[in-house]
Amino acid sequence: MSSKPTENLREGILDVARRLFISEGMERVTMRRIATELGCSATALYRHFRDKEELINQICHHDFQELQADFLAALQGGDALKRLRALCAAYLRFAQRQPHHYRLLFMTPMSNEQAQSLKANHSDIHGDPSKDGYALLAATVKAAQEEGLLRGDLDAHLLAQVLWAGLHGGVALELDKRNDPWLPWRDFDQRSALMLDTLLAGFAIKPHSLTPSLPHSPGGSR
Amino acid sequence: MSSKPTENLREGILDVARRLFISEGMERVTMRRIATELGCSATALYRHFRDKEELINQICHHDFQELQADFLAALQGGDALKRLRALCAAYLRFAQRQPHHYRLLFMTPMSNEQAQSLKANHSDIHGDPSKDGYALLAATVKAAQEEGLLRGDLDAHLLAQVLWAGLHGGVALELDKRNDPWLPWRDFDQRSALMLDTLLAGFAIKPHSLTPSLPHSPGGSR
DNA sequence: CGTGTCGAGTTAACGGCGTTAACTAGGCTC
DNA sequence: GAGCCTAGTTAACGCCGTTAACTCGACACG
Repeated sequence: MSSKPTENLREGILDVARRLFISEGMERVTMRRIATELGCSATALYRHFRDKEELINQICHHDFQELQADFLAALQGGDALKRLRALCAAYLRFAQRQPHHYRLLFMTPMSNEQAQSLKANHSDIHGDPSKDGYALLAATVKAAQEEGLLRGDLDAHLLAQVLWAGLHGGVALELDKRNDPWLPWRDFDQRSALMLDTLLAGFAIKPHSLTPSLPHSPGGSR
Repeated sequence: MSSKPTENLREGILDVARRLFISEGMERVTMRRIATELGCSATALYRHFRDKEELINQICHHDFQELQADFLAALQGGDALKRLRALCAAYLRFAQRQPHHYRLLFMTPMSNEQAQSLKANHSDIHGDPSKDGYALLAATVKAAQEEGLLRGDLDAHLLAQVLWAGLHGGVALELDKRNDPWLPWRDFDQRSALMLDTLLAGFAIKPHSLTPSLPHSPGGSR
């Protein structure tokens, strides 16, 4: 009944659920709908996932790894500061292109048990910069410090977290308040570029090494 | 049946709903529960509010004005840059003390129609720095520019929005990912202080006018 | 070859949600 | 006193995530 003969229902569920989550947002997609789209009963999903939250988390985990490929691809060449900029730009690009997907990955709180089991089940990935996005960010910050491009007197994790928070804040306000006519929003790219430039300049050894990575003019970033 | 004799049910609903929203988070509080707590039937709520979203928005609107009093009280004295810092500090203090309330006010997307009617019904408040939190932020930024304390070559709204985004990003990650053991979080106060210092220093005329408001040293800030 | 187990699916149903429909009691005007 | 509006009621609808109880086919083993 579905497009593929459902050799493995589990994969089918993941694919359909991901597609719906990305295009409509996680909370608007019901288990029953996923099942209907697949041509099976709703309860069949519970043979493969304990509940909706586990399904969501499995998708998140998978997609974090896909996103990681994006990040690694953006990181080719340049000094550590250039790579850090490229990493941030890739992050912002993802947010802009896949808002619902961004929300799913970065704005969905996990229950404590889910978070703990996720960490426990993937201790091989956790902390490995080639597989763990946050570890990649922290490692790039650290590399920039060691190359003398960022202040070495501050903890790399602290810098990484503030940088991430800056980017995330711009994205989160965009996603939640974009359509609020109360607020006179400036262009998202412009805000993101100023945020990135300001934070990196502030973290740099010499406060004048500001080189904009994203055009302040409209038109996107490729 | 309730604590107060419900002279005006509408006010009772708002009070009970606010209390529950703040202590447990908006999505965990049901209309039925609010009604039970009040000693009336669930459908009575719909005499006073079109739906749950309108109830939420009325509470938000009211509480934005209470928060505004906090902001104004924090702004006594000092130059515009000091007042800007104090405003940001008050914002962060609110986030830290009332996480569910912060989520309600700043992380709850409004439907388009709700947002539009809210703006239309309160055109007297909108844009008035003494009543509108965002307007207060923007006006303080602008004052700092006019006092020669922040770069005047950038749009005040752009600066205000990037500043807000920086603060919000730190708070949002804290609220959503605080308990995620995957991430080696540094202290919230430390992150917030570095964010604030870096952004304000970057927005300042001379890049060296950084005067930390909170200690950067490890170990937290109290 | 029969049989028994087991896994992957089914249908039916539960409890809870936001919300609506239909009704009712009380107070107001004329 | 008649009619009407207001603020409440009870009952119910249609959804949701999820569970219980079942069916049915594949496969192991005597």
